[in-house]
Parts: sequence; C-alpha cells; structure tokens
Amino acid sequence: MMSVTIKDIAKAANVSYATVSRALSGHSEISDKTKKKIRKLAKEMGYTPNAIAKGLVTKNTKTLGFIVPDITNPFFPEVAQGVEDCANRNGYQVFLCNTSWKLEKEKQYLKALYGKRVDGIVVSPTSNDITHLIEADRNKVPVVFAAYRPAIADCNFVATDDYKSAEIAAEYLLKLGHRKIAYIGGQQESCTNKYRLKGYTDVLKKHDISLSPSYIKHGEFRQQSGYQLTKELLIANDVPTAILAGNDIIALGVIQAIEEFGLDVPNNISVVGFDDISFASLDKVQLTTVFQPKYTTGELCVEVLLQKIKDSDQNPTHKMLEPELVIRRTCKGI
Amino acid sequence: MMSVTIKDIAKAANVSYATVSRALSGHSEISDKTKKKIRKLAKEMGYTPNAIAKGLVTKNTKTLGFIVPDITNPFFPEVAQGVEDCANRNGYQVFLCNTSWKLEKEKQYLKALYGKRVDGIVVSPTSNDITHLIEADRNKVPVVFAAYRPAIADCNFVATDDYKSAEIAAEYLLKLGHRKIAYIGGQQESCTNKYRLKGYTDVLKKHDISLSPSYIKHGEFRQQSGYQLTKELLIANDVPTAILAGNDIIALGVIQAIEEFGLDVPNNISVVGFDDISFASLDKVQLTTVFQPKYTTGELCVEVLLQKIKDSDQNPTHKMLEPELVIRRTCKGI
DNA sequence: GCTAGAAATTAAAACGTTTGCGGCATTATG
DNA sequence: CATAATGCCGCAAACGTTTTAATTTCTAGC
Repeated sequence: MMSVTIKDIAKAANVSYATVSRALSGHSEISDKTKKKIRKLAKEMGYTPNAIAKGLVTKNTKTLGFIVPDITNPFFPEVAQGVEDCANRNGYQVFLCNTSWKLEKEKQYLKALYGKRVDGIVVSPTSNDITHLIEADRNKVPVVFAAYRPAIADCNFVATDDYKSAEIAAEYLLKLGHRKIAYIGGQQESCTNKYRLKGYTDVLKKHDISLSPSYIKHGEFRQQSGYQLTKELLIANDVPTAILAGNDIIALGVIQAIEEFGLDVPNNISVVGFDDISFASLDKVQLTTVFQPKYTTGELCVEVLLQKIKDSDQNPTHKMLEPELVIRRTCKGI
Repeated sequence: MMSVTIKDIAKAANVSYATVSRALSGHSEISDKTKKKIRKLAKEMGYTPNAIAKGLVTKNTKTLGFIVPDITNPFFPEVAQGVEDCANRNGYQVFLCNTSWKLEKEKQYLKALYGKRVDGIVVSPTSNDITHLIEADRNKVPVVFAAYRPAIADCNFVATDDYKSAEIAAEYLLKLGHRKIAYIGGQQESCTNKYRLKGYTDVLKKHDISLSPSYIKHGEFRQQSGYQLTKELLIANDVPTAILAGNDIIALGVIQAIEEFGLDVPNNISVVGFDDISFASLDKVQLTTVFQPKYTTGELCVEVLLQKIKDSDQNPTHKMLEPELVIRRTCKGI
C-alpha cells in the first residue's frame, strides 16, 4: 500500500519536485508543456496528493467540524445536510461528531478536532456551559453556533428565534381558546429550552393567565422523555387542554402518552411542537408545529464560518432566522 | 492563533524535543521526573498535539471515513451512531460523507478521504457500481461495506440478509392470504433492492403465484418515490391487496398514497416495509416491517475495519446479520 | 575511584508537501 | 551584438512530529 508521492513523479519526469508541485497546483509560473506532461504522468501513476502533508505546510486542512448532540433526531441530519453541502461546495469536508447530549464528549471532540487542526467548527452545543467553546474560538479555531443563541455577544451564531417561535405557538393556542396550556420541555439548562419557555410564559403572563408550576416539566429532547413526562402530567388530576412540546420528537412522545391514556389528540388535548421535522408532515401524524429553517441554518453556519476563516478579526456575525407556524391537525379550538 | 508546539515546550523545559515527545507519548524510556515536569509544563502552556504532523510520520491518522447515500433517511443515522461509537471507543474519529445517492459524489468523497489518508473507510454504496471502491480497497485503504453485499467475494462487508428479509415478509403476506402482492422498490440497480426483489419473486414462484410485471415498480429509496409509484399503481385497474415496500420510508409514502386514494391500510391494502426505523413504531404509524440491526451493523463494520487495519492481509470478513419480522398494524388477513 | 553497563537524553533524519529566492535560458530592446 | 527583462525551473528550508542511532549521564559492582 505504498502510495506514490510527488518525488516519485519528479524522478519519473526528471524534474525537481518543486516543479511537480507547481504543475499540479497550477497557480505558479510554469510552462504549459511541462505542466501537461507532469499532469499526465501523475494521472498514469495514480497519484493522490497527500492532504495531510500539504496541511502541515499551508496551515489549513480544508476541513470543518460539526458537533451535534443527537444525530438520531431528524432535526440534526437536516442541518448537517446544509452544513455538508455548503462546505462541499467550497472545497471543505466535515467531521461529524455526535455527543449524545454528553458535555464530556463535547469537550473531547472539541479537543480532537483542534488536534486535527480543522479550519473551523460549527457546533450545536449540548448544554449551556459553552466556556470551552468560547475559549477555543478566542484562541484556537473559529467557532460558530448552530441553532443556538449564546448569552455572550462576542461570538458567531445562526439560530431561529426560539423566543418568537414559542410566542407564535402560544398565541395560536390562546386564539383557539386554550387557557390550560402545559409545557413539556427538553433539557432545562439548554438555551433553546430557556428561550422557548420564556416565550411561552411571557405570552401567558401578557394574557393574565396564571401558570401552574406543575404544568411545566423538563427532561430531554427525546421522544421517550416527552412520553414519560406527559404520563406524569396526566396522572396528576389537573389535565391541561393543550401541550406545548419542546420539539417535535418530544411532541411525538407526548401524543403517544395522551392516546395511551385514553384521550384523543386534538379532541381532548391539543399539541404543538417545534422544528417541523419531515415526519411531522406524515399523513398519520400531521403535527402542528413551528417550522425552523434547518437546512438553511446549516448552510449559513458554514458561510459565516468561512468568512471568519478568511478574515479572522471581523466582527461577530449573528443571524436570526424566522420561525413559521405550520398548522396541521393536532390542535383544535375549544 | 499561533499554537504552541513541542519545540516551544522543549525550549521552556530546556530539553531536546525528542524528550518532550517521549514524555508526552509515554511509551518510551524516560525518567519519571522529567516526564512529570514536562507534562505539567505542556498543560500550563496549553499544548495540543498536532495530529496532522504526527500523522505524517506515523502514517496513520486515527481517522475513518463513513460514506452514506442519504443522511436524511433515519436508517443511516442509526448505523452512523454505531460506527461513530465504536470508532470513538477505539480512539478513532469519523468523517461523515453524504452522497445524496450520487455516484459522482461518492467517487469524489472517496478520493478526498484517501487524500486525507484516513485509515479505513466504511461505505454504504450508492449504486451497484463499486469498482472504484474495490480498487481503493486493493491498493490504497481498507474498505468495508455496510448494509450491502457485494457480488465479488474478495471484500469485507456486514449486511443483513436482504434476500431472507424479503422471504420472511412475503411468506408472512402469503400466510395472511394475500395473492396479489406488489413490490415498490428503491433504485433498481442497487444491490439491496436486487436481493429483496429476488426474495420476493422467489417466494411467489415457489407458491406458484404468477407475478404481473405491472406489480413491480422501481424508483428511489425515498418517501416521495414510494408515494408517486403507488399512485401510478393504484390508477391502473388491477389494485393489489398487499404491497411490499423497498424500505420503511418508501412504505410511508406508499401508505400516504393509498389513503389519499381513498383506500385504507390495512383494510384494503396491507403494507410491509424494511428496516424498522424508529418512526415505524410510532403509535400513529405502527408499520409492520422487517427489522435490521442498524446500530450493530455500524459497530461491526468498524470492528472488522480495525481488524483489517491491524492486519492488512487477513482474509475478507463477511458478516450476515439476521432480519426479524416485526408485526404491527399495517397488515391484515384476507 | 574506576569501569562496565544500563538508563536517560540528544542529534538528526524522515514523513510529503509548498514556496521564496536565486540562476539559467530565452527573448526583447536599443 | 550586448544588455535587460522575462519566464521556467531547481535548491533548500520549513511545517510539527516520531524514531533510530549515537552520546551522555548515572548506577552499581569491585
């Protein structure tokens, strides 16, 4: 498995290896004749440039990292697709790193990515503890946050306005006549969750609706968690007429629990989610939810990342994307 | 953003950089005293080893590539999870490459991965044209096929027995009394599809059931494709009583088309899929399907890959995993 | 206190590229 | 025809590691 190097070609062509390098890369003074000759030779010999040797001298690897908390939630593959496509279009490749919502893994991956000298990192953080990411951004490698709005101003992010998303959803439920609206969230500490929760509580407050603390529950951004939490909620005596779920897969769990409990969606309880993952639009599901531009988020992330790579001391970019209510069949007026 | 190197540490510690290297890597003769001193220093100075420089000399990058056709199909994230976890456990990282079912992209990625000198590649090929992958495996970098059984014997793969899967499904449908069973497949050329199709046709033949060619349709492994093809099927006059879908997401499209057509699943038409993606078990969906051990597939792939990396001239490994019929609510007896 | 041998350290080469600088042909200029 | 300008190309250093061989330092035995 000995691979052919630039030196082998140089020997075969009887030129210096500087010449080979120039012929292959193109962007240097070299005669057309030798360029063609060498390129032909390289092809014949089955030469594949060693990107890692190249990276060592040029100091860039044309590689990005993408850290996600849960590749199994269809939300992330869709943004990953955006990340990947855009990176690819610009000649970059991406390391996908899945943390399974574990901060420790996130830290490990960050270190590994930096060790591999990726040119930049887009990350959808696992928790609200992002000090390591900020530190990396400041001293080591450009970072942009995906689908996450950091509390600190001095960093790049592109996110959908979670606060507004929750407002829209809550307002919609209110308009339908609901007053007893529960919230089944994901990780309580997560930024996304905080904004959504705040959007929800603010709207209720604005309409002078007192919210019972038993109506607010937190777990994880997982179907199982939504299921479990909803069960607990229903077992308690005061059943709500509507449930705002932390995201779509939670919503799926919520619905499952409701129906298993013998109640109907939307006749007994209305449910709305967030994200609009592809399965939400399934005929059988028809989940009312708040759309987030997932693919676009991914694309924009690498766009700002590439900007940052090109010009390292530009001002931080913040992109706020617009959510959109998509009404399907899991909500009903009272 | 100047990173600290081994030389900086050497200077600070007043030793040669060979010593630093040894102190950090550990597996060489060095006194405990200097080892501790240097490690402490390295930490203080915020040293992160440059994996790419290391890769250049050691000839391995502790990096794997994983090429998938469609990250958006939940089947692949689950095997990706297996790939990633297992790789991670063994100190490897993985490049995720998404081809969107495009052969050209697959070739590009293969080249890029080899350029980055990954230590191995697991690939779920996009088409049945795998010559480039075989060539790579022979001359450049170990390759193992995931969820794919190559026609050529001399290569590594781990796959679920697609032929058997289709047999099981078809037998089940027959047992329920169905005789008019259609097949809505994915890419016709794909290996997976061929085996599943053959399993299906063989079983029908065995039971002396003539199969109308209009009952066999091919498109892509996508929901939209299943939807479209089923519409065409239903418009023609001879409506089947059961449909075997090429995989679960196709099945979802199939069901959608059937219901939109005014028929009911399973009362008018039974449907079975393949894979058992997580959404198949949704209360609202309850898709009868043939389970494939997705996570395990991923894990096993990297296990055999790591074996192959360790011992490059060992015999090819073939792992055949067992499918399993999971009966839910989309099938009914006649 | 000397020496043999072991243990710890250093020096230097190597990995496969890119690139600045210098030199040699070749062509243009007067 | 001599010189200047230009175009191509080669030399060699550099990137940050690991590792082999050589060298120094230490330890122990006498």
